[in-house]
Amino acid sequence: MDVDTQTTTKGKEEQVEEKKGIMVILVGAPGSGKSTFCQDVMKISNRPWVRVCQDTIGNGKAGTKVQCLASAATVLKEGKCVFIDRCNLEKEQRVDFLKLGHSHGTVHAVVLDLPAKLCISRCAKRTGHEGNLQGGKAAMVVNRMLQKKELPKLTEGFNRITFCQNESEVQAAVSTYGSLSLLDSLPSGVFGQKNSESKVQLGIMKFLKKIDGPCSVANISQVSVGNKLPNENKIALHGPESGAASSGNVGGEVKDCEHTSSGNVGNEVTDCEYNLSSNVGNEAKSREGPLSCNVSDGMKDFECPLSCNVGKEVKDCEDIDMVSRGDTASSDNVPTLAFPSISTADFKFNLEKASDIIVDQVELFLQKYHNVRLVLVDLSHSSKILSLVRSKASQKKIDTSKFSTFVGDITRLYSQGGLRCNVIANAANWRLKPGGGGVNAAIYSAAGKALETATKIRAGSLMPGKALVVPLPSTSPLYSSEGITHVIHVLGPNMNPMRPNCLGSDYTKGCRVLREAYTSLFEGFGSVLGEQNKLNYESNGKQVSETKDQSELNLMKQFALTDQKGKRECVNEIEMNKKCKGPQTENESESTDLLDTNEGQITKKRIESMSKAWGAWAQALYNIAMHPEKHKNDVIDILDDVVVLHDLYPKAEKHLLVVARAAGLEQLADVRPEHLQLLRTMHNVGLKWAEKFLTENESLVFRLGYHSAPSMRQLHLHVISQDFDSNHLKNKKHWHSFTSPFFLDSLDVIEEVSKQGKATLNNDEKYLTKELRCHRCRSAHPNIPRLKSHISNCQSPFPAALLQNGRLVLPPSKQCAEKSS
DNA sequence: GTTCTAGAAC
DNA sequence: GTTCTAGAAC
Repeated sequence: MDVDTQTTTKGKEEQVEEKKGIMVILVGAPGSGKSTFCQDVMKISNRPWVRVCQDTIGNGKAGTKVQCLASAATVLKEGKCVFIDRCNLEKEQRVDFLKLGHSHGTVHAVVLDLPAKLCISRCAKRTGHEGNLQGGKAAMVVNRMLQKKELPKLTEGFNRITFCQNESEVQAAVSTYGSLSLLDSLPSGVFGQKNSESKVQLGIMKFLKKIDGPCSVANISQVSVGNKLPNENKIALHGPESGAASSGNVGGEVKDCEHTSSGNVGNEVTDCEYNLSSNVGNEAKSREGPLSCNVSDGMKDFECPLSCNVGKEVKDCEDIDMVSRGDTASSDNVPTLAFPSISTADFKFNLEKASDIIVDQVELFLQKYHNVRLVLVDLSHSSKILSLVRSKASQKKIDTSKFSTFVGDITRLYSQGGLRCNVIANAANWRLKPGGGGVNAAIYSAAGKALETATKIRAGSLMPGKALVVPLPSTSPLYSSEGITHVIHVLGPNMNPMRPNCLGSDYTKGCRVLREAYTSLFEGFGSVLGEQNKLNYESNGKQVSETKDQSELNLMKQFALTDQKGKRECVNEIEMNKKCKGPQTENESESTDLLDTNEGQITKKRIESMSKAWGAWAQALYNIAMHPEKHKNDVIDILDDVVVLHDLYPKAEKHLLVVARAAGLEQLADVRPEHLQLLRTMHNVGLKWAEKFLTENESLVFRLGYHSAPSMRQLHLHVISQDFDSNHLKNKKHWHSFTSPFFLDSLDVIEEVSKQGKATLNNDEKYLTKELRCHRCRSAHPNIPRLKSHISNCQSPFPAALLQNGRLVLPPSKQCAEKSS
């Protein structure tokens, strides 16, 4: 099966690899041209290539990742080269193929990183495509998939990565692979990645940092050789052939390196960064007008590209991407809230005052959040409020890529105006009912019954100044055709005597309430940003195999998850919400069937599941905390605010739980400054017990802390000895949940809550799946038994970070010794 | 959270 | 063949 074991006639540099088969993993959104790429190469190549396509692998129908792996393995064993034709946009989706590829030869990535618009347009035109992603849903799915895109890096194990960002680059790559004869090989390294990539990455990273996205911490541990990763790296440092197995020992931590090397690409790459229209070839539509608009300070001229006309000229101005104005990330990927002016229509709020408030609140919000977009929408070109706001925003020099105005129908922003928004605000009435007129009627009408039902289960009414976030069920047309994931109802003050609850001319109160309304609205948007990101990881972490359709299903699944987590999305609780927060009975049953998108059933589940779908097994602590007197055999101490008990499955010689008794405080994510005293009490109680144990056994060392994402309902503090000598510690997750950043030290949590208002959670799955390392000496071990064997003897001092800020509780006799060692 | 178990890894 | 992991079910 070894095909290319002979020395080739190529230069020395190129003899580095390709001794066996090549696996080329295509990376790209639906419509990026993966299948075409494979077919084009296969047409002209002398080399035996086989395309493994997940969309057709199941007897012509969509199959599974496992099937693809099996098929690819067969191909490679036969000494042929293989294309993996599936989206592979996320690192996790690539990892198994990398492993397989390396066991038979070398692995390349060809990244078809074409503009989202082009991919969507191709998908939309498809009929009967293998991936069945044609028509209207294409835009939504492609955009969502691209939001999760993680460009491949050499550190994942690729020997060679080729980035193609336009058609000519794709053709060059076709030619490169197509002309590869049986004995040829290709040099290792990263090719075609423009310098702009680093800019884009920076922008994205800045955004992700804000909401804890897939930044590269996980990659750090995988870079296991060499402390320097020079930009000019040409040789694959990281593949298994170089001995960089992920479980290898790492001497020092190596910072993740963005491979910006552009390498030799063979084809010429014109620098066309930030100019999407130059890349789309035939697909590009006329973009005259908005793109060339000047953004000047004058009110009249301040027609930013977003405020393009809709209607007749829609086609010409769709997709006026903000990248054209120098944004660091594609606007396709920027979370966007579109909102109408609140209270200025029916409620007759003074426009001058309202515009001041809008601009102030927008400015405040944008100081807190980066890489987000706010768009004020009105139907009319002659809208006074839009022009006032534009003018004032301009005076304040608010970045027009982050805040702009838009003339159009808020329910058709994407389909008519080409403006992608994932969240829209509704100027609701206090009963949260459809009807009336204006924006409220339009949104309820466009969103269908689904919005009404979804709203009803969250709240029955809304106070002026408040907002209510409602995840939009996937059954809603606004979701499927416009890509709207959430509607935020907001109610402003009424200054119209013809309407209920008129404030008359009390603009002191009116302004206060209107400010509150925008604050609530933007906070609601902020909560959606955080929640969506969290859900992404939850969904990603469990992906095993997926077809393109399954990807879409996953998006729906995220929705269902969002729905279930409705509680934390309600910015201001009212009526039903209060019910949601109430304690559950001990017998209640909860469903975790997230894929059932039947509206009626979701409604029922939402009510049942409240904030999170805690399984029946996860209720034990909650039940004990609510009724400790009924569990006297389990608890070892009952105080006013906490109960103390031994962990039923201790992961160390001593392992206690200090459980909060407050109803509704389910986990650390719920903790806010008002809980600070409780946190201190929990810490002090835990500390007291640790010290008690230390007097009995001086060899112990304790750590007190919380799990970022606990499995058991009800806030609880772990007090755990650091020997981890327990038969109940059985798997990787057990280990990492106490030794990785997933475990948050109690004192750190207290400090964060007091300074930032809440704790920063490290609840990414990546913390629980990393390689196994000793918590003292940091040595790596292949499996749990070997790790446990090691830690039973390891006497190394604890890492310095643990010795600071009281994170470790040591017997008095050891305190100085540990710190000095 | 655990238990059970198929199948991967050794 | 045995050990170990990881996913499903509870």
